[in-house]
Amino acid sequence: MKFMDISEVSKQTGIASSAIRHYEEKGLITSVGRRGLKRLFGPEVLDQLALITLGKTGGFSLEEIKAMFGPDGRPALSRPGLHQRADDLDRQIHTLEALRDMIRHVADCPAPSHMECPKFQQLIRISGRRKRDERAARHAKPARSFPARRRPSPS
Amino acid sequence: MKFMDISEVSKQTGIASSAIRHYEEKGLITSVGRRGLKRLFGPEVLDQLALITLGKTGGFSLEEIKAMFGPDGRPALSRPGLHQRADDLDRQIHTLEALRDMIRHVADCPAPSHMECPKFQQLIRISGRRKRDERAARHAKPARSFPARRRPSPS
DNA sequence: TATTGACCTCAAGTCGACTTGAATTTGTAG
DNA sequence: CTACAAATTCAAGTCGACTTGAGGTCAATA
Repeated sequence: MKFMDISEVSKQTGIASSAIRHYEEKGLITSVGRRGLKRLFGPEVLDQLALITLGKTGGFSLEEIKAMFGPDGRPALSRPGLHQRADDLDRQIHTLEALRDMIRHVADCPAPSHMECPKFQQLIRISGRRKRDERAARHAKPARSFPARRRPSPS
Repeated sequence: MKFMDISEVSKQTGIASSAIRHYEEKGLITSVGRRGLKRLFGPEVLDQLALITLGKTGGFSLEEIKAMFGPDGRPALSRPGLHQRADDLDRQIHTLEALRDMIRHVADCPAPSHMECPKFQQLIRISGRRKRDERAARHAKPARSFPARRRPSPS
């Protein structure tokens, strides 16, 4: 049993069949052939789907993910382009760390309103600073749109 | 000049006026009053908007953000609920670190297809492991939907 | 051989977060 | 006082990523 049908892939990955078809349509994955009408997938599709899921967690669109690691294994993005993405992620990671700290603070701080707490104010300032640095550093960037990220509904 | 009109807020934050109105409609912020028809905002709205932006970066929906730190300053979420959110963020951060490492690897690895590179394979395995742990740890979680996150278009 | 159930295609619908456009209402500069 | 730029409301539209539904196909089992 080297090849899997779509339901098997779905079971292994937790991704809905309709989504898997969608990814194929968009060129992020490829099926190795058909048995009758039914798609057959090789085992490599599992890694590819893991990669897609990962990319979506990072907030990348399917297009962007395809450009970074499409099914052909050849990134359509230049080396600097990829490093750029990695740098974006680094910044995003720092932002999330700040957010996490703020949430924990809100959970633990006894102040009646967190907005009145000096520590919280300070956390906001920090994240604000970071944001301004970004703007300054990137200086008139071309306005990439940054689409949806969802957690897969376990339907 | 203690109060700002919507365009001033928009300028300070980089958030479109229409979005600011949208946030008010959804109850994430409040204007302090009107001059004629025009909304007037106090300075605190800037921090609130920073918080909203931050939350969106974390992939939280407006509803979720409102529950964590609404304009009233009182989280509608229980303490464990908030820690839960923070834990989610921690996991997400680790995932993003893995993704960042993979992207950097793709950028630098000379292998013809990254899928053939053992190091890359290994990175996927790691992220896969992480994911499985999550599933195991949380055991039939109630399927939160996880809406859009966008980078603000500099319109 | 006849059913059956999994899979197929294609069009249309959904969801969140906004944006856009049309018609209307100002505060303020000239 | 009038004109105008800037806000306002409300309805409708957009975008990405899927999901859903109707109607059709086919390999394998009874």
